[in-house]
Amino acid sequence: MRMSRMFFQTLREVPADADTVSHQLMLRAGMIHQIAAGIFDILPLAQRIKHKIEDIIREEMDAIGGQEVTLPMVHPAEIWQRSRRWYEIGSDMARLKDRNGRDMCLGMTHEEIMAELAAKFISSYRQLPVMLYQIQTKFRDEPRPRAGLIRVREFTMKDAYTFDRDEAGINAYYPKLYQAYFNIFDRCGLDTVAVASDTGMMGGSMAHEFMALTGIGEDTLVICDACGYSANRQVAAFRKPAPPTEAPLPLEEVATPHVETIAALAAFLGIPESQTAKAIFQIATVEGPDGQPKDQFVFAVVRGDMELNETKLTNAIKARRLRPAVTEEILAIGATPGYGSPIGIDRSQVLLLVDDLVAASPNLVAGANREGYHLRNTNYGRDYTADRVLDLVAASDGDGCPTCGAPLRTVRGVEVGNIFKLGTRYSIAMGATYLDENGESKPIVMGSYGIGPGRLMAVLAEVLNDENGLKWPITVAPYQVALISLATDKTPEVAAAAERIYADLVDAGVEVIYDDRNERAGVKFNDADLIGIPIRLTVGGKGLQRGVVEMKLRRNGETAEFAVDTLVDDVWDLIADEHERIQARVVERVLAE
RNA sequence: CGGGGCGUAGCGCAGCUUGGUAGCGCGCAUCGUUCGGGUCGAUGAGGUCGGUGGUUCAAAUCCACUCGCCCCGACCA
Repeated sequence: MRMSRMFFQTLREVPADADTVSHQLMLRAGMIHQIAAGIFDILPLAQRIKHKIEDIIREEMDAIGGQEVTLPMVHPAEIWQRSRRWYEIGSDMARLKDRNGRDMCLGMTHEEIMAELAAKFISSYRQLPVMLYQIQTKFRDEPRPRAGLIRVREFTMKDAYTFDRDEAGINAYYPKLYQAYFNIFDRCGLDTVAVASDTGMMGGSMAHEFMALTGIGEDTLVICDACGYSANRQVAAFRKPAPPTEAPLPLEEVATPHVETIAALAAFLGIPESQTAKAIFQIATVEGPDGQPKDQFVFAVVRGDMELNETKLTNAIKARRLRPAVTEEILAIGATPGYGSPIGIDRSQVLLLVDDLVAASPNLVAGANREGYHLRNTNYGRDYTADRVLDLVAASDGDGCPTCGAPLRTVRGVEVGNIFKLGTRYSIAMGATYLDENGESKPIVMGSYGIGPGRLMAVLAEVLNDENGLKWPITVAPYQVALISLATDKTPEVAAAAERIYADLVDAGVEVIYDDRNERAGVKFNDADLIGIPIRLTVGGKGLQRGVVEMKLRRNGETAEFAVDTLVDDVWDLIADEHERIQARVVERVLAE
């Protein structure tokens, strides 16, 4: 590709709207263009990167039996109504009507469509297991797109689905996906960790997220450096500290004017936050006795120094939704915002959940449900009892690892892929069944497995860069080689040599971008660095006099000289070396269950 | 949806407080100059000042409404 013909423009200045490195650099490199919140044009340079990532994904999926398909992006409502997700999913699903007024939606995922397909084509155990996948556009009307391509509304996703006859079947398939996912990320040059995750709106029994560790991540992970335990903070277990042992003291009301936060309370009374209990008021949408959704006031109590884990709470009560209660709702159950506690409230309207550590801790300070007052020495069992006592809090830095007890560490990460054991929810809804050896009809057991190639590209940009620009690994780089001609009007022999070298490289099958523009050397070097081409070749008068072109590796700045006579072979050797380097990252991983 | 910020040329910004027919840098075009890490000079093209309504002799500027974008939170395979 001649740079003079390439559809792109690099920017010196950083567009004001971009505040993550990947967004800034991809804009500056002329790779993407935004046309609405979370909706982007992918320009030629980025398109090539995305294609390479997708090809790696294809190879790995095919290697474990995947068969590629393309499913539609516009779906009839009826299919989504059969799984009930038409009703359960809110505004994230973009809905529309066709010309006949029929309800349709834009596909945000394809479990239903895949299960429908399986229902149509799978009838015997002899056809199982099977895996189908596609690389296709999804639309999710995210409430808040952010960080360039990291979180967008329209995006490409590789979604794969396995169909097995039973749990044992998917238990055998799942580790293959686990390994394939690591292969994909490793081959793209991205470090990831797999963490156990919440199964969320997808339902299912087991799930892993593949996370790239970066400060811009929207997820918090909990990691144990000692034993390797890792989990999304939403589901992370940990060892709670032992509660102090002391005899219960008499309940005592104490005036605490204008002390409405745990921090203020601890400071006011001169006690550690761990000797307080805090009340969190939530409204959960749960299934009522009649099967209809209803709002339930949930009163959660956790120790003052700890944080409520809303995922644990949601899962514990099987809530469909959870939102903070508003002041009127809190007052209506007899509690006082800022001074709340389970003592003295109207229990008939409330589901009271108490963290197990609170229940075991004596003499905690809690609110008096009276403006300006708290209670000293509240004791679970004596002063109040809960509907349920359970683990409700989120793991934090320094908490004990659930497997080995060493201190846990929290880090931020971006989810670049996930794998799910779905179970039979969608196959039952869609009637995807098979006959076993005994002629018995059984639901197919499904798994679903996603990767966002666009997000993966953005995460690579986020992680692999320096002050001069991007640094793509050879496996995904838009071009392997940037050939820079330093010819001027006065050095046509340099131009001729560069042209010849370009032609030779192209003939040899090297992916080369040739900077034939009439620009100064600095402009060309800077653009090559910004775009992040892994291998840079410079053809200049100085080198040519000695019969060499100069090579510089973008990744580490290493330089070498290649003789013009052997250039093509030298370049191929270097490309092979770079691939070898990446391949060396691919290792066998064992799924710890 | 709650909180905050911003909409003026492709990009980055000034002008707005104190209304008077829109400017700078980069980029783009042409010419010359220079040529191994974003040369220098000249000329030029390019703007419904996000939109609508209002106030006024006069609105980028003041007022109201509205749309869009970004950030934090909520939410999220």
